[in-house]
Amino acid sequence: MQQGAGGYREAQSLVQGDYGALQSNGHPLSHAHQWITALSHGAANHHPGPGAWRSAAAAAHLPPSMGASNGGLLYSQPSFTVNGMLGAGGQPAGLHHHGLRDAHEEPHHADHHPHPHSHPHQQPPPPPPPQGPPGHPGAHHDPHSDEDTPTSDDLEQFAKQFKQRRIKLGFTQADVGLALGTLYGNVFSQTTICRFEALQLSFKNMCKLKPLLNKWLEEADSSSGSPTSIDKIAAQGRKRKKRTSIEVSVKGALESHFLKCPKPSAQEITSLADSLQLEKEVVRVWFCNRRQKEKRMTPPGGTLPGNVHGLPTLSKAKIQFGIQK
DNA sequence: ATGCATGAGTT
DNA sequence: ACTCATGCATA
Repeated sequence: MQQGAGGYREAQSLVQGDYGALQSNGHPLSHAHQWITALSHGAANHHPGPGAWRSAAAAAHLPPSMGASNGGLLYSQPSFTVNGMLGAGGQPAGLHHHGLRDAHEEPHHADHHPHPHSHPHQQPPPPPPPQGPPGHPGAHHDPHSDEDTPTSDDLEQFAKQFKQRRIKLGFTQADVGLALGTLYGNVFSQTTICRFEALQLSFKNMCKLKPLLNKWLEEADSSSGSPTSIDKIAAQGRKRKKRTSIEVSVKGALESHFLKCPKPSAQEITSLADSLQLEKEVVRVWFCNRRQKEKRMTPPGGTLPGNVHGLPTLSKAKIQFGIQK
């Protein structure tokens, strides 16, 4: 952890059925990969949503640009978090500062985009605005209204302010995620809220979440005494593969390959997996995740102390983004 | 806070 | 088979 020692502690105890069919040691060498794959046929999947789910509202009419990837879950987790306290709650304000990674540019796409702008965004080419009605004048804009596509600076600013207020109000990231669910029908995890605050989501994703979080924020401090309803989703059994931890050395190897070729072919993956003693699937997923990481707004705040890279530190969170096909 | 994983939607 | 949004599990 780069900032580990910090004081974050959001009681994320879990009471879950044990999936533990796999060996619990952290050895990537002897996987007994048997994450139950069979169980999602018909019946198993219909969520008997006890009412917690009414993703209708928000999901019904989504922004044209993106489909509601998941209006509701198909599998309910067998676990549920019991956080709720805030003793050490929320993370104390300024304990983190993600540094930035150097300005690495896209290894691929020798040629780049035409736009001369100083805007290094990743927005999709033509109709980026999430809700851009075809052919609207464009002579509008409310500085605060979020019907407009925010700039990365806006997002950065909002995220920061959001976090600060959230903490001040005494909510944990998990609380917010839950509240969003009971309020608007879309529940989010602590992870997502965390990533939002840290700008570790794609630009597009950030834009989508901002309005929601903004609403919550308004509600939150206006009605500072609302009973946060808690709902639990009935557990159902959906097994998840045990997280395989890849050894550092192996990671290094993967990293190297990634630099050479971010998109290895199926066959390359196979041989690579073979030479690294990893399951092919694991390697494939690793690359997917690695690529995704590359597309985030803010690179992980790694190396803080001794900027190991000889590159000049960029201003803030405005980097990269080439085009994506 | 972040690494590996899942799944819907695309290509 | 990939991308994207998301999250469990874990450091």
